[in-house]
Amino acid sequence: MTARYNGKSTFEEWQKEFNTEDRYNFKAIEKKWQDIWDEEKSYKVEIDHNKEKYYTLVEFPYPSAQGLHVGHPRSYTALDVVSRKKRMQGFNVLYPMGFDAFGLPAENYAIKTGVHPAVSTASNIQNYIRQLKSIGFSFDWDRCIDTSDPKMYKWTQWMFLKLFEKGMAYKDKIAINWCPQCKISLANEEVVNGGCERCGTQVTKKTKEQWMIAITKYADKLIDDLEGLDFPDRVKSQQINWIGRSEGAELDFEFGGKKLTVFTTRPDTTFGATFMVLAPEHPYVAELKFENDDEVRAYIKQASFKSDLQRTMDEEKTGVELKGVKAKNPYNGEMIPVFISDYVLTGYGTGAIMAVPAHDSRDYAFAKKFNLPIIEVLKGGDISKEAFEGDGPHINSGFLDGLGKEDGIKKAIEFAEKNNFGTAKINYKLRDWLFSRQRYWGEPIPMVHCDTCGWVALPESELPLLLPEVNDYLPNEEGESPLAKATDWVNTTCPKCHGHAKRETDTMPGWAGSSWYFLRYLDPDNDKEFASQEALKYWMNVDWYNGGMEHTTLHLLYSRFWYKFFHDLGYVPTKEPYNRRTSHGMILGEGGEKMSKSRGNVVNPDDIVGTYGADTFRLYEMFIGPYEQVAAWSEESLNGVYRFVNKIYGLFNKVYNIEPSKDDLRAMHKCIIEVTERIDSMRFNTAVSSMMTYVNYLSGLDKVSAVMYETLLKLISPFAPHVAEEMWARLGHSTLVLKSDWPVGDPKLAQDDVVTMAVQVLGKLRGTIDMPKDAPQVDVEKAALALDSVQKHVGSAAIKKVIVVPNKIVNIVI
RNA sequence: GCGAUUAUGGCGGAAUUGGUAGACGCGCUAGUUUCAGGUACUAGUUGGGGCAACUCAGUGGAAGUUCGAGUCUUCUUAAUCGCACCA
Repeated sequence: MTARYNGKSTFEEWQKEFNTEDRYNFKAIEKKWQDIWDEEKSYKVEIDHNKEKYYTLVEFPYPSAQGLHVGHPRSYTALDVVSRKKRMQGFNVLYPMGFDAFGLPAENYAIKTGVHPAVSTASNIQNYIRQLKSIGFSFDWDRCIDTSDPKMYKWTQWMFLKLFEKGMAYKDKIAINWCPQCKISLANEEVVNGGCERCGTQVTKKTKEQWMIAITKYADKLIDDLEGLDFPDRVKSQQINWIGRSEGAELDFEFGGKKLTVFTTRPDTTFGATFMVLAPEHPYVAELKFENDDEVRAYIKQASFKSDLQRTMDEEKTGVELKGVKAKNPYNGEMIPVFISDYVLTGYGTGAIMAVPAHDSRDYAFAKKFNLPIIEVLKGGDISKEAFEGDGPHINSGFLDGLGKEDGIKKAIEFAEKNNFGTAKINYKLRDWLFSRQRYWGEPIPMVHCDTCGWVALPESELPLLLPEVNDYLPNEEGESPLAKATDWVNTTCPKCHGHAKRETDTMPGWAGSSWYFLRYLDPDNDKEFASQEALKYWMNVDWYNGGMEHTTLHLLYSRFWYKFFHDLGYVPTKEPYNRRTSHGMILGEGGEKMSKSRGNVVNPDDIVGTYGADTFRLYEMFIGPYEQVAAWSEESLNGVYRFVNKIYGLFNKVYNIEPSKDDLRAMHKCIIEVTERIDSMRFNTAVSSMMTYVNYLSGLDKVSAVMYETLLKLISPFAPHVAEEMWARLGHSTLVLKSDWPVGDPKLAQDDVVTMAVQVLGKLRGTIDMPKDAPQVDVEKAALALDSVQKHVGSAAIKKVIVVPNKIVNIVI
């Protein structure tokens, strides 16, 4: 920290010594300041009750072998800017970083090469840290976490035990994708057009007992508590739609001597039900015999190859009638045919529907295809053309005739309840969370199965339950996780009865660690608790959480749920973890195509930092476009930002210890106000524009007042911290610019004395007038009418009205 | 299919949220510096017409509300993202 100031007492004196031929050497500058920040631990943060805290959080990355993508630094830079500004404004800022280290690619790499995932993950993490440091982010590296570290996953396992203890974790039979060739369970992502990604074999389903988490119990809270959170509307509505709360009724039909229950949001339309549809997997289909059994079984097999997504997307409806058995409509006693079709899913409702083709478009399409009757029971549409899903008076509906939709629903449910064949019911699209993976590289689930006691939780004292070593990472013939091969590890004693027991061999999904990682940052070395109550009380909530839109319905929802559960148990202080959520747009390749290895258009941050420097890279990431929208990478535009940084560097040679003029101050305060506002409202691209305008102004001056330049350095320091720090030091400061105060803009000094007002005739621009600010309306009107161009267009017409918007516009209506 | 988002010059985008459309940057054109390339600097740059003053058109498309619409309303088209075992 020496050699910053060469001992001269004034700028002028010192400047004479400064070599004006000096070129902007970002490599030396950036290395120098990164070393200083590292040595001084400039970003280390501790609980400090004398300061207001601010917790900024970005989604931690999965440490892939490819290293950082230029998409990552977009959000990291944005919140780095926010964090740095907040620090300068006096906040105690926590801005941490860690690694979501468990995951499929490391495991697949291990299957191929035999390299232990822990080994490849560790080297990937080192590479990420190197890259992140080279960009100059202000993370507190002392709080770096890694979800695959036993010190961390001990607490993930502990949390699972809490979920189990409270009945929130349970076992259920769920189908998985299974490749009969590779004998491995596949993620949806690994299924390409119904085939296995590795070998192309047709993927089948295999049913397994798996751990589920009862997130649906929190469905209502997850919807209701969104209110009041500072989340973008699109995030809120996506979560609400994902949870898909719908009010309706469950109704019992009679079918082959059994009670067939359906869920419907429109019980009022039951008189229009002309057939029923079961999901092919519906248990009754397997239990009953049909006249066309062969046809039915063949259809079920065919449907098993399709994913739910494919099934809902197929426009052409398919299905088979279950011949020989009909269903009885409880409202009118009519016997109607029953079909199976893959547009009905087992996962939602009861896996069976009553079809009202006149008033549901999917049922309509099905009825048209199979030539089934369509009975109109609500007036208002034209059912010869399409299904009518709106509201209107009921017809052909017995006791519901004449009622509208809402009253009809109420009456229909009343009737069903009175006659004991149905009840009001709220249904959710949200399904319980499938928490088991037949994989190696995840947190072991700390449960053992005992023949006498059933599923028994490990005692807390045995945590962390470490991942055992295995020889290969493939599942066994039965599709069990590779852990099943570690027989020494699997065979154990029951913690309850001390008899023989076997460990659970499934592991947790990647979502487990990421559901609570933001709490671990608060107290990363704690081995008694996942985080101390003191740390939780001081740091929570996260004030600003940024992450991708693609996480809205999974990670963001899971972690809100997880946090709420632990709030109900009293472990965390608030009911919601995140105060504010924002989402960055994706960065596409040059020309607007997605960056991918196969297209060869992936931009490596290392190359950009190496060629232009971290400051240019950071500024460009912010300048590339509106933060929440997608943006295409452009090396040409990057060049413009590089010029901008060079200009800032070059301006130093014009700095003198002089008083700023009134115009100078106006430009300066305008810039302060704009940059401050635009950082807060995430308009980083226009914040950079403001500074460019300011720099252009300064470049036009012969001499630049030191105050003007210092202010520029402060404003730019969150964006381009290295060059800001360097020039700040060259000005003679012996403290860091990052420890200086954020400037405060004075709106009065930023104001113009003279405003240019537009003059319109009938809404068309005909000229402008320069008026003193806040000139009286009469003066403005007079000046406007005096314009030749205005007179020309007004002519002899009578003036009806003159609209004056102060300091902005005059519109003459004739 | 369901849900969400976006659309403005040659390109990325801006517009004080209903008030001068095109800030800022890229690119391009001309000029200066340079042996030359690059850099740097100066001027210009939405399209049509005009020497010019000026004028007409213009924010994916169609209609509407308003003194005034990129912004509000209705309809429509196209593109992008997510859809539960990638994280």
